[in-house]
Amino acid sequence: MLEQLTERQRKVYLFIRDLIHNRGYGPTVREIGEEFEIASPNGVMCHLRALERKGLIRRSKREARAIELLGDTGPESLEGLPLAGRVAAGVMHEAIEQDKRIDFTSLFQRPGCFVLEISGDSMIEAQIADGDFAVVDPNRKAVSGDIVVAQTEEGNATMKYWFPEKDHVRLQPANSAMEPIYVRDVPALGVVVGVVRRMS
Amino acid sequence: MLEQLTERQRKVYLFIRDLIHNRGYGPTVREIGEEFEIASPNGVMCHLRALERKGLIRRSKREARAIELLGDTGPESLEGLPLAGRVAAGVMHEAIEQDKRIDFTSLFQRPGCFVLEISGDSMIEAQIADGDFAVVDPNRKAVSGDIVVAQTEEGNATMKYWFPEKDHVRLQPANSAMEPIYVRDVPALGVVVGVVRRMS
DNA sequence: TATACTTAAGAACAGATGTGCGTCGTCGTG
DNA sequence: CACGACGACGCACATCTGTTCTTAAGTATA
Repeated sequence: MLEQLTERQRKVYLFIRDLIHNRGYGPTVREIGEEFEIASPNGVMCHLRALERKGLIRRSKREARAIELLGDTGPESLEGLPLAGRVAAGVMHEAIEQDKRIDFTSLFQRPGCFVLEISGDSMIEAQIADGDFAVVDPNRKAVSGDIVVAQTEEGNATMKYWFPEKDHVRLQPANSAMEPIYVRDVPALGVVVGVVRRMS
Repeated sequence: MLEQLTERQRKVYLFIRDLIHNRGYGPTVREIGEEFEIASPNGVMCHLRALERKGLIRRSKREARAIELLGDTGPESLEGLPLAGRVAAGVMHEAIEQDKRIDFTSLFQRPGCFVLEISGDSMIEAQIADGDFAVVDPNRKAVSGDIVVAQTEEGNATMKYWFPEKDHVRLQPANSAMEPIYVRDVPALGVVVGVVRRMS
């Protein structure tokens, strides 16, 4: 996107984008000129025309600051948390560094996904505890062994392991003190694709 | 934030915000007037003054479209996932609805926080499994019973329960097959404030 | 009933702003 | 060398835009 620009044009573009993102509104022609020490408004116009021609911005005629950024989804560089490495639950590995980042929201952002809060301990042996949040993907076909949210024949929903067998489905809790439920013709409401726990 | 506004002011504010987010630049005074059929620029000025006084926007004097939204981190209305209710790991509760949303990223966005990937099973009885991501807050003082990331005397880091005792600290694994470690004068590198698991 | 606030009209003004014209220098290409 | 691009100056103009002043109706509050 920026490759086809000259160095000068690139800097102008970045200046405009920075202002729009961080100040909330774009610069005027003369404001750009001031930043780059271009004394004539027309000198700036020249760059704006180039940026518009190359498809990076769109402008409305004769309107102040009417610069639209094209193909720009926003200041997303700050999203996420730094992923600092691996820690052994036995022994440590690397030191804390790396500049990878992980964004939990986009990690689970598939269309249709929703979140359920877990209540109860029936999935405790699958490391899903009371109070956890489960991310459920309803558009995903359950395969044997998945953890799903399913509806029982009484109309209740429940979270269980999903084991299709002969002519029914075994909904197996991850708790050896509990018994499985057997259902027929009950599609899974969704497959659990993530678990989030907040402690504090 | 919007409660203290009159109906009219709220609509004006939403119009401005919508333009900034979706068009990329805000409206002029007369543009707002046109939208709301206010013939006089001063009718609009009145609303802008109210919005500024109530702390929703900031304006630069005598500059076109120079409207800054305050307390607005961007078009975040789409962020997060719908929080659809509670599901009993035994029995279900409510139906799937509600329009609350939960944003995992901002849930853990405290300054300094970072993420570690768990390796090993020493915290398995605390429902923290191999491959999970742990969110660690280094700016938080550990209290007895917290799960922390700490450094052993060999210089390794490890995730354990934190139990201060007499003249040392007991780092207790959540795995009955493992033995605690005892350390002295070792501050916790951080307290585990969240766990995120991705399954799929 | 008096007071304050919100909303708005209308007119007028100063300054900000986009735009177009002509000119100029530099650089790389053919 | 000529040519076209990029980058920029200076000037002028029309209009856009924010602002202020005065007036006033409607509504809520005390």
